[in-house]
Amino acid sequence: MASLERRGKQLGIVVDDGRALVVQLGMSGQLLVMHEAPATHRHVTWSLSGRGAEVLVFRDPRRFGGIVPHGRVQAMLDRWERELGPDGLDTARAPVERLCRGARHVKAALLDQSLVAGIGNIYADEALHAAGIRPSRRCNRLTHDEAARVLEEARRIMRRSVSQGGTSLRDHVLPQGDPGAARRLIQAYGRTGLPCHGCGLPLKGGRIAGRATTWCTKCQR
DNA sequence: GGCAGCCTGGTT
DNA sequence: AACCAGGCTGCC
Repeated sequence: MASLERRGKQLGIVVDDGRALVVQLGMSGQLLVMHEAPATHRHVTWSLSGRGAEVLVFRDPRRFGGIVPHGRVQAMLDRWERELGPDGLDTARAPVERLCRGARHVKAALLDQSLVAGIGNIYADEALHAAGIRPSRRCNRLTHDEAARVLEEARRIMRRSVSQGGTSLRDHVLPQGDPGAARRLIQAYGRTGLPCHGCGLPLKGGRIAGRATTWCTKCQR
């Protein structure tokens, strides 16, 4: 194995001969490095040279994930450039202007990987809550400052969460099999009916952009 | 845009 | 037994 590439939720494993594998974890996928491969939902097992008897395993109970081979790294990178927006962790390239365009709900735009890559349902709710913006707000009703703020909050929250090992609710685990610790940072996602940490009022739940959504009707406008 | 569908497993 | 879930694609 030569190197790893990543853009948003796409992970590229580049091997020495220049070919690449794109791993998409989907909703339940796991990449594990272990001495003994897990017994269930094991889809691919690679043996790792120079790491004793350890193996790299792609495990995916729900099978929403997948692996796409590319003959050359550049083909993978070209495709990412075509289909994905700038990575959500990238400050310099935050697509503020683009987020202000169109009549769709801002939450739908945040989940659109071709606009900004890497934001999923949890971080969309968290970023909108932190930025004080209702998920149902139309993009073309956002001020430039609001669009910048929500992208900045998404970046900050994801960065912090990743540094804690990620937001493990059910299936996400780190390569050694341990859950990430960022679940305790959650302010909004999945807290429908529980008090808002900003104002104390119960958070509202609903469906926006086809996804379970939680927000505060007072703190988020 | 929304929404069904892909799959399995956990919860109500 | 029915419903729900962290993602994404493709169809209306």
